[in-house]
Amino acid sequence: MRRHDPGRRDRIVEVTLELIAEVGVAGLSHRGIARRADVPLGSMTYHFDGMDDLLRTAFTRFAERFSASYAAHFAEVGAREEAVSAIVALIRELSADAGMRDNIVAYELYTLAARDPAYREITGRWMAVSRSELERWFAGDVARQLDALIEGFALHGALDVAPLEIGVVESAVRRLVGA
Amino acid sequence: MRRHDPGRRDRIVEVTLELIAEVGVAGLSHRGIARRADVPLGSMTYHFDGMDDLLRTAFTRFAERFSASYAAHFAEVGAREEAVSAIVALIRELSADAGMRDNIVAYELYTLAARDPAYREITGRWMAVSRSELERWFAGDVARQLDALIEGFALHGALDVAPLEIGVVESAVRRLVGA
DNA sequence: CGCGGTTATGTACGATCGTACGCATGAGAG
DNA sequence: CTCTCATGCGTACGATCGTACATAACCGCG
Repeated sequence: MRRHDPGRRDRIVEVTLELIAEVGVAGLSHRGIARRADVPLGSMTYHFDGMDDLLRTAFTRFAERFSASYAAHFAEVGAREEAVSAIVALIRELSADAGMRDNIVAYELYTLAARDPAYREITGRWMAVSRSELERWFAGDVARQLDALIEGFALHGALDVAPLEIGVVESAVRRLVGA
Repeated sequence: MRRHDPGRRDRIVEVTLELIAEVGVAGLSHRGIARRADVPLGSMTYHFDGMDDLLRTAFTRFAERFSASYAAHFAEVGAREEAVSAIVALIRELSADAGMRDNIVAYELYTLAARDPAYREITGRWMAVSRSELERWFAGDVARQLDALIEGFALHGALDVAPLEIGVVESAVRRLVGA
């Protein structure tokens, strides 16, 4: 029996995110998470008040991490023209196969948020962050438009069978920013 | 015992879509669907080869229906300027509370599509239809850009806490179509 | 060193699940 | 009307689930 195990709670959250990407919220189980996290089953209900509590915690962490990576992506961007390139590059990354794992988790979150206002708080904060990031270079309205465009292209790039041409993306971004 | 019950298969599919909107794919069960559809449990595995087969059938129907309503929305649109208004109106409807039910089902589908290529076929066909509808007024590239913008605005309108201003939507559409 | 209280865990319970399969049923042929 | 066989259904099985709770392990205080 292992008593001293700091960060056990963290590990549970981390494994939950991994499993969401693999089997979805629908395929989760306390037992499956506990097994993968190498944690006794009893720990699940000890650290979290049921599955919903765990899910909210996990998705909150996911959103925070995603917001941070969003900020990092734009961290070294100086001029406005660089911002345009950064947006195009971001869309390419999001719609690429490598970014699919995060997309999966994000859509699972969207699904929950569409039904439950509690999760909409998470998505709301997330979107506020990405918008305020864009507002470093663009007016509020334009930032909102760009944010929607990024989301739309990322989704269609990931879920459409027709491949996304980067030139089409770039011209859309340029039209919105008015250049 | 009811033997003569044509359309039983259809009713199962319909109830499945209802329940997806209410409890999500995660909350589905053969028993729950059978109860609601007033159908014996045995019918479930008789008409469908397990849950996955049922889900694919249900989401295919959903996508076809949605495509049809998409086409109906643009059916009586004549000139290009009318198309712009129709797009703006569409975004407003999609992000309104009344449209949330369909959004929920759509996001459940996206979630599956992100993980499973079999469902990506459904989303792919769906997106192809909406794009070709837009191509009645706009060039292929612009249609693609508009399609992404519509999706992005609908999603952010539904999942963001900040309300969507219709003026911002309209100006984005106009910028993309170059007017 | 002993001991009380907190922290954490193993286990057992009742419910629910998907699925398989033997059998009832009723329509259509004769 | 009777027989037959494909169609459709009830039921039972094994597995898995979330959760509660008694109890074991540890830590710090006296």
